Amino acid sequence: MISEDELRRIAAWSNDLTPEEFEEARRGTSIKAYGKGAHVCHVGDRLESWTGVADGLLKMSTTSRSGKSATLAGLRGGAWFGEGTIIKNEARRYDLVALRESKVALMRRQTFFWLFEHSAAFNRFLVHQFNERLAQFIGLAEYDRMLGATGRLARNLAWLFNPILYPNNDRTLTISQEELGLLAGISRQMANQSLAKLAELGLVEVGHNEVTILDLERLARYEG
DNA sequence: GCATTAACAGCCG
DNA sequence: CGGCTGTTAATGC
Repeated sequence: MISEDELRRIAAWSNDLTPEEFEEARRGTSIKAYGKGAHVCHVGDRLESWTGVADGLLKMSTTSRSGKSATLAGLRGGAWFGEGTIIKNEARRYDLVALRESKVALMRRQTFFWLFEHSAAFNRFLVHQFNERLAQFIGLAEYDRMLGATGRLARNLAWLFNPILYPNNDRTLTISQEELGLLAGISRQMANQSLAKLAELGLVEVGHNEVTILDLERLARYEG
């Protein structure tokens, strides 16, 4: 069972719940740690839990039959996912890999459905989240073909600052250039050059092991 | 050509 | 020291 403070910290949606609903969510959620490179789940897994990122950085990706891996979303602390799989009682359609030491919150299926049945606030959150992810995945359909390395990096970086998925207003993220490369599907060296280009355009500010977003709109639309 | 790997020096925590 | 960064050289598609 997760502590009240911890749940509030890692789940923005929990603050809209009634006290009774919050207690139920808290009782049905626990924390699990994953090392760098560890798979949180594979394609085809039957996941019994709804999942949130408490600390760290995960990559949600699919692998095509030809063996190419494409990132569907980078997930940092505060992200929640897997509701589609839970609701439809399907197998997972994507892989989930920890890009660094990470802590993951697992909500029991039964608890998820209880909230789904009882909480208007929880349903509002789910609808907004579905909407955002849909928009994100539609963007993905155009993106792989059209964009070069810098464009892919810009998109993946912008995803990590989606204001609906990450309601806190933090503009700075602790992330290495290697991790950004893993997310965008490019080498560390290319990530380095791409970041420099984005910084030159005034879209981001690059620090040691961190990136600050200066213009999220233009970053999300960057096509270079 | 463009991107990737390998390699290395410099820098920071 | 250990991890991250910036750059160059060699290699591959």
